[in-house]
Amino acid sequence: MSRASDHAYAEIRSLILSGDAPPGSPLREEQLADLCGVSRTPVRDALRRLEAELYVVRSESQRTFVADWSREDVEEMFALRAMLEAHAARRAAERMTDDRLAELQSCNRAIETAVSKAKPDVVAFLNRNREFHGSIIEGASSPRLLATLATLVEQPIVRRTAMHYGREELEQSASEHRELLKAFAARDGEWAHAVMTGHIRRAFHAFTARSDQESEAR
Amino acid sequence: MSRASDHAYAEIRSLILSGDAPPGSPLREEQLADLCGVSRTPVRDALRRLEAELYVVRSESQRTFVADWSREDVEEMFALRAMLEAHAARRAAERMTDDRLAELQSCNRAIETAVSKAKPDVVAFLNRNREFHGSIIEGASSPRLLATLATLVEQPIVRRTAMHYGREELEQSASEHRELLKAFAARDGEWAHAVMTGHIRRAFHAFTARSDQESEAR
DNA sequence: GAGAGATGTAATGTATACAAAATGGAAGCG
DNA sequence: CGCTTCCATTTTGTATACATTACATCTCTC
Repeated sequence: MSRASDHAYAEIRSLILSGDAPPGSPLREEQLADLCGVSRTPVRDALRRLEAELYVVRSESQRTFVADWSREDVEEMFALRAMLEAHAARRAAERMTDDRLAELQSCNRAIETAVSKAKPDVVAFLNRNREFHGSIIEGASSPRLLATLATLVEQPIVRRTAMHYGREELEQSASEHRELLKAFAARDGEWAHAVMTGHIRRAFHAFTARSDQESEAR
Repeated sequence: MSRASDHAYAEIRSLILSGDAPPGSPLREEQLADLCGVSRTPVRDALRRLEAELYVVRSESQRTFVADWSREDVEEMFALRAMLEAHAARRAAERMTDDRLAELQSCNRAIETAVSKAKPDVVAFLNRNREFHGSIIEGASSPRLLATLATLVEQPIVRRTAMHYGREELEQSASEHRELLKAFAARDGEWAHAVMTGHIRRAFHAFTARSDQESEAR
C-alpha cells in the first residue's frame, strides 16, 4: 500500500504494541496525524485496518480506542486460534512438500538458536515464530483461512505472551515445533492437528499464569 | 455509523449480492460515488469494510474487484463456518437461558411458516435464519468470536445457497433447527456441537450439488 | 441542591482539489 | 512483425476546508 497510509499504520500499531498507548486509551485522528506527519485521511485508513485486525475498537459514537481484552476475550481468542491453527496444521500435513518441510525445519533451527543464547533473543524468536506459523498456514493452501487467521495470530496479546516468556517456556515452544515437524514429515494430519492444539493450549496457560502473577504483584 | 458511508456500504453490498456486479468485476470509486450520490470519501470507507468482510478484494495496485470464490475457497469457507458455528453452539448450549431458548423457538417457528407457504418466502427465510444463527452466536457470549463469525456467515455464497434452495431443503434446514433447539433445551453442548456441524455440512453439500448442476446446464 | 436542558467545544464525517501512480495504447526500434 | 518504451488517460492516494455530530459544562428551573 501507499506510503503515508502504511507509515501511519505501522506507527500506530507500534504505539499499541509498545504499550505507549495502553488498552482503553482514546486515539484521536488529528493527534495521530500530527504524530505521523500526515493528514487525517491516511490515519483514518490505518485505523480502519487496525479495527479489522482487532487492535482497536470503535465506540458507537465512532470514537476509536485501543482494544482492551478481558480475560474471557483472551480465553476465547486462544480457543479460536487453537481450532483454526490445528485445522491449518492438519491440512498442511496432508499437503506437505519436501521444500516446505525443509523451510520449516530451517525456520525452527533459527528459533532454537535464538532461544539457546545466554540472553534469549525474544524479538528474533517472535519473528521466526510468526514465520513458522505463517508457513504452515500457507501450506494449508486456503487463502481465506489465512486471512482470518492472520487477524487472530498477530494480536497484541500473542506478542505479549512471548515477550514475557522465560527460557524454559521458549525452549518448550521450540520443542513442540520439533514434534510438529515430525508429524509433517510423516504427512500425518491427525498428529499435526493434535500437536498444534497442545501447542496453543500451552501458550494459553503460560499467558494466564503470567498475567495472574502480574495481578498479584500489583 | 454515519449516513453517507452507511448508504454507500448498503448500496455496494446490494450490487454484489444481487449479481449486478458479478464476481471479478472492477469497482471504481468515482463510479460508485456517482451511483450513491456521495463523494469518494465515504465510498472508500465502505469498500474498506466490504474488503474486511471478504465481499471485495484489492489487487496489489489497489484496484478493487468483487470477490471471486473458487470451489476450494467455498469448501474452506464452509469448513471454517462449521468449526466456528459448532463451537458457538456448544458454548450457547452450556449458557442457554430460558429467555433465549424461547426467542430461538419463536424464530424457528417463523422460519417454518416462511417455508410452509405455497410459494416459500426465501427472503423471510434468509432473514430469520440469520437471526437464528446470530442469536446462537450471541448466546455463546464471546464478542470477538461473534465479530469473526459475522464476516464469514454473511458471505454472498451463503445467501446464494439458500436463494437456490428448494422446498425440501428449506424444510430440512428448519428441521435441523428443531433438533438444535432440543439440544439447547437439554443444555447439552456436545449434542448442539454435533447437530450444528451436520447442519453446516449439509448446507455445503446442497451448495455443491446446486452449483455442479448449474455448471452442467451451461 | 439536583436534574434537565441548552450551548460551546472538540471530535469525527464529508466534499473537493490536487498529487502520484498505474494501466493501456501508440509509436518507434530491432 | 514483434517487442519495448514512452506518453496520455484513468484511477487511486493525500491534503485541506467545511459540515455534522457527540460530549461536557453551565445555567435555569423546580
